[in-house]
Amino acid sequence: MTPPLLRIALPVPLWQAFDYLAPTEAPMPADPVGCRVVVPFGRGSRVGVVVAVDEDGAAGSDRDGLRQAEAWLDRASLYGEELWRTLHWAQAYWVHPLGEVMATALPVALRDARPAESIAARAYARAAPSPDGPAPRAGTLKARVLEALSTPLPESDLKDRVPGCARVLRDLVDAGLVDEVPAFALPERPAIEGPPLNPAQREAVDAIIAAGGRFQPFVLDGVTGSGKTEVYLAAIRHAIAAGHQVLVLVPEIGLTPQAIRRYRERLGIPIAVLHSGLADGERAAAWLAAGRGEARVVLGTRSAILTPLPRAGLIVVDEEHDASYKQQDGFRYSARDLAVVRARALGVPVVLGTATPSLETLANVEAGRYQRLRLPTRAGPARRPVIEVVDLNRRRLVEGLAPAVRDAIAEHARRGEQVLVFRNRRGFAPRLACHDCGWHAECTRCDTAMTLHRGEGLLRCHHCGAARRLPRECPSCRSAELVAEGYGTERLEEVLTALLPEVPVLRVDRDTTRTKSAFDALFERLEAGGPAVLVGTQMLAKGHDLPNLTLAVVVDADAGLASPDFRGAERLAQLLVQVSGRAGRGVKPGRVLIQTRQPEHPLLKTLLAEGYGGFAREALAIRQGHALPPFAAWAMVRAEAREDPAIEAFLGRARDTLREAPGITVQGPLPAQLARRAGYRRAHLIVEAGDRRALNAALGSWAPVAHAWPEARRVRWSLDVDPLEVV
DNA sequence: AGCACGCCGACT
DNA sequence: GTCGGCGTGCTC
Repeated sequence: MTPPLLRIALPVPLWQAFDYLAPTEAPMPADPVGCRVVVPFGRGSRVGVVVAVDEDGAAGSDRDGLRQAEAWLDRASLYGEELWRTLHWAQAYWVHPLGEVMATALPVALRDARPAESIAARAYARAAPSPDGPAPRAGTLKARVLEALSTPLPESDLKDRVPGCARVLRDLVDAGLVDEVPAFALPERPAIEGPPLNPAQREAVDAIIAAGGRFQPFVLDGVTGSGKTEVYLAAIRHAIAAGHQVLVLVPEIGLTPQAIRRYRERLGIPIAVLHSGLADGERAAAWLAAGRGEARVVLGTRSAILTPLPRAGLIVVDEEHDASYKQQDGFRYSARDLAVVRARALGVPVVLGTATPSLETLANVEAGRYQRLRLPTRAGPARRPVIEVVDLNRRRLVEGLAPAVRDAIAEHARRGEQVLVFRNRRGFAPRLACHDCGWHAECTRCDTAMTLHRGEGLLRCHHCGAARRLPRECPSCRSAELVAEGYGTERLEEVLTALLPEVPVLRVDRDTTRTKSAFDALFERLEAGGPAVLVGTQMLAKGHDLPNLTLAVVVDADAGLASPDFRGAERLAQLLVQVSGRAGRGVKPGRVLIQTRQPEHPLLKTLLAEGYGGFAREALAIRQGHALPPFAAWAMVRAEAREDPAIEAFLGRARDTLREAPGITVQGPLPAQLARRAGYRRAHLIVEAGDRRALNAALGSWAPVAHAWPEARRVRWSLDVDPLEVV
């Protein structure tokens, strides 16, 4: 008897599956499709996933020279039927090799030849009854562990609360003071009641509940501070009470300890949190627990959408417009879009929440595919902030700030309130120039100016990470007069410290908050109130609720207004609204000042006069008029190489072949915005189709062929379907 | 992607 | 005379 033949997807960027003879050591699982197997590949071995089985070779397949798979890792598919089907859809939609898609969905620990049974999530609880004996001295690590375990905790939480407790924990377990229990089987705690829902929130919750058991996308369109999370929580409680699983996606920076705590306390059941700080084993344990239906609430960032959910009842995507939902390398999927596809496959409602819906989502609302639920007012006492545009033309700026803006910052801070100063550039100054000859410092490997980091005494390239010492004199004319041009967060911090010596000025950017814990500690301090000026980048724009913050300043709106990307306006409008949403979330009214040299810019005028909704309506009409996404389907073919001719050869051939596909137009090759990065030249094609299916079909049959071209081997190339940035 | 093989420059 | 550069080709 010959062993059955297995078609296996391997985690390699190859547009093909590989055939093997099934292992003979162990019996084949009843349904091997979706099971992991170890196979010899090249001179080593890999873990692949079975995508098809040919029991008796009836297909006339040629078995000569086939190698035999080494071992089964699973007795049943880890993916589950729905996720398996959805991943096939996803590989065809985002046009990526199936083996890599299947591997991306698995948690890292399961991409190796580890049996799933060897992975278990642990939790800890105080032993009951507690053995006699002297209690550990107060303040010791042991005492702190016992104190933290006043309620049972998953291992990862305990380690967050009592850092460095691993050793002590083992001792406590050995001494019988602490019990190890399986996570997700922890006892339920009474859920803490939230504030009563206002009528708009109630109506939204009722609509979501009414859709229970069938597919329906909702857009929860709520101004910042309107209490979207309360709507999620009420809908989630309803779903879990009915015995269903719920998946909640949040943007990368939204998964703070405060946010996690809120879900834990308000739901009263163990939550599987999937974040980047987790150990591989813990992550895999949470993923597997979800796949068995044990973890009832899964909370995580982008990749959490790739979790199996056999008992799903609801999917929530918070801040659906957030760019971090799109993966920017490898398998370039959009977790938000995949959430809708999965909800359809699972037959459950999906809630896309945001104060600033993406134009893609709005187009779906207009087309009647998504149902809009509005939360028009801020919950509680807070009112909309007053937004003013500050014209920088013909004003004498002092250190990058208009006098009126300086005065306002000082006034609010001296009243004991908090001020947010937003500037999307870290470092001291974006340029270092010679006053005498006009030279300025450029990166040797990228087409860009280097940023001055004065505190470190360095010039840094924000694109490739290169750093070099600050020159004392101009390398071109030897003049000693080198001037810092423009303002980054580091410089604004210095300027504002000088302006307000008596008020703490805190900088929040990647340079000051390298660790997540530093960031969280800072926000806990700010939540307590007290005057402060916060200077920072994007990191400051969203999520945090600071009731004593009454003034938000946008230092430079012009960079965003000048964006060459067709999505630039949308991004800037979302950013301005999100930054504005930080101001006036408590009892005191909020004020927002936007500095610009283009106060008459239509985007700003519309945004101020009609709010985000008005802006979005206009922007959507423009997109429609120009047949831009979401009214056309776009993809990009990107390529980079040391030399231009290699890129030209590949993209030229790519353009010529793609143009032959029906319904497809191609622009390019176009040089990338940053035409040289880290020593590589970069360019791309824009592939357009009026019909989404034409695009997928054209790219799907093109990519495997292009992969085999000799031109393709001389470049690094990638496909990006529904790209967020097209420059 | 890895990982071989393979044919030309600066080192013990 | 060798170590090693990365071009080219293959992986059931």
